Amino acid sequence: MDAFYASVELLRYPQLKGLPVVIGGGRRAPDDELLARYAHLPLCQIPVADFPLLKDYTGRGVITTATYAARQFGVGSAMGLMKAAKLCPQAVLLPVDFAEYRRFSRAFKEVILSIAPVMENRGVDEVYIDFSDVAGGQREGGRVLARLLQKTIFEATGLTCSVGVAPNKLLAKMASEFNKPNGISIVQVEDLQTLIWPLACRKVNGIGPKADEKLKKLGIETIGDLAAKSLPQLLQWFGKSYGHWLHESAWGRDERAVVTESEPVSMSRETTFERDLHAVHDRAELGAIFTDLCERVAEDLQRKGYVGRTVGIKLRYDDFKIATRDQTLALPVQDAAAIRQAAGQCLKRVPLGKRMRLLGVKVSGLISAQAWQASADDPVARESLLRPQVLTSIKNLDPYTASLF
DNA sequence: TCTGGGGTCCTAGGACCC
DNA sequence: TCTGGGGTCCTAGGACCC
Repeated sequence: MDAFYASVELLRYPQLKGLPVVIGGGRRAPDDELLARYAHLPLCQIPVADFPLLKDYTGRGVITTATYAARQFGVGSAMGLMKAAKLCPQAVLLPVDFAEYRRFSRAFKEVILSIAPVMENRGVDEVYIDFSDVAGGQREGGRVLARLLQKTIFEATGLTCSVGVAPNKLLAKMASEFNKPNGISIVQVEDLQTLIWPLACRKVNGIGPKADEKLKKLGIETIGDLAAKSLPQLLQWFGKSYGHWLHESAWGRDERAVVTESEPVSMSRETTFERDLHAVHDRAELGAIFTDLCERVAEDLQRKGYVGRTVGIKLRYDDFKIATRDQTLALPVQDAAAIRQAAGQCLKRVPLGKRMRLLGVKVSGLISAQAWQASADDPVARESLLRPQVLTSIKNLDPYTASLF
């Protein structure tokens, strides 16, 4: 989806169309007051001049999405709002309304499923679709179906999206970036040299800042540079697993299936404080936040129907260093008190001398709450639920080898 | 100008077992 | 006294993605 959060906001506030708008900021939502003041008016009639501006923001938030008009000023996702305010002070700043984005997420995914049922979720605003078996899917190399998807999604939601069509997920993801917003691009195997190899390595989904830096130091700037390196050379530099994967990716090869269903692995809640806190000096405040995080994780588990055996915490200190601790319990838990108890023990094992800026609570080793309760009288079933079952032999292979299965 | 929140997957070492 | 190979599970950290 194109600038997803921002586009959803523009549906509510069409008067902001064409203006630089950024979404972000979190807790200190800047527009509660605005909504209260104009409660008697439809949202679309709130005067543009009254929207909160980026330059008036003080806090620790980051941009989650910027409209294309805002991107002209060099602001973009993950940038701190205080920094963005220097680049584009006049941008309108709207708070994140995740519930609303989820509604639109569900809506556009339903549209897709009604047309092409083999769909893999990749977060709220992105999916992979395998339309090999969709009737008419091959017409004009997929362009006809891509146009149909765009049109139907737009009619149902008012939102635009960009579609990349390719023989695998790796190339489709890159293709989808070629023609944003509201674009379609088709990449075939023959296009590898002309369309893919000139791109920076960073465009490969899976090459992040660290790997990119290392590649640059080795004189590898583009995907073509990478493809020119021998496999043994890449194995030597990057190890067996990542080296293989880099080599395959540079040659446009990717055998991963489109996965239509998956179980969650962990659930967590974390929060960055408005100011750095100290375990001793701000003990009461921290304790309240900690309890709240545990309660929210417990709510999530209960709402989604999971219990979990491993409880962990995460701290981010004022120097941005992260510490985590976790503990695996004999039996899975789901309620806030049990999570708080186990997480509290984790907290005791971590250095608490430094000020911290973030605290998080996580539960992993998830098991379906239903399956767990159903096994109450069956020790054998219960035991097998506690063990991370199935396909361990394949799971333990390196990702490249595993992808061959 | 200090940098969110919610995830997944991988690595590596140590405990422990056969 | 010095030394095998499996294997699983647990823990901590880190890269990466949306």
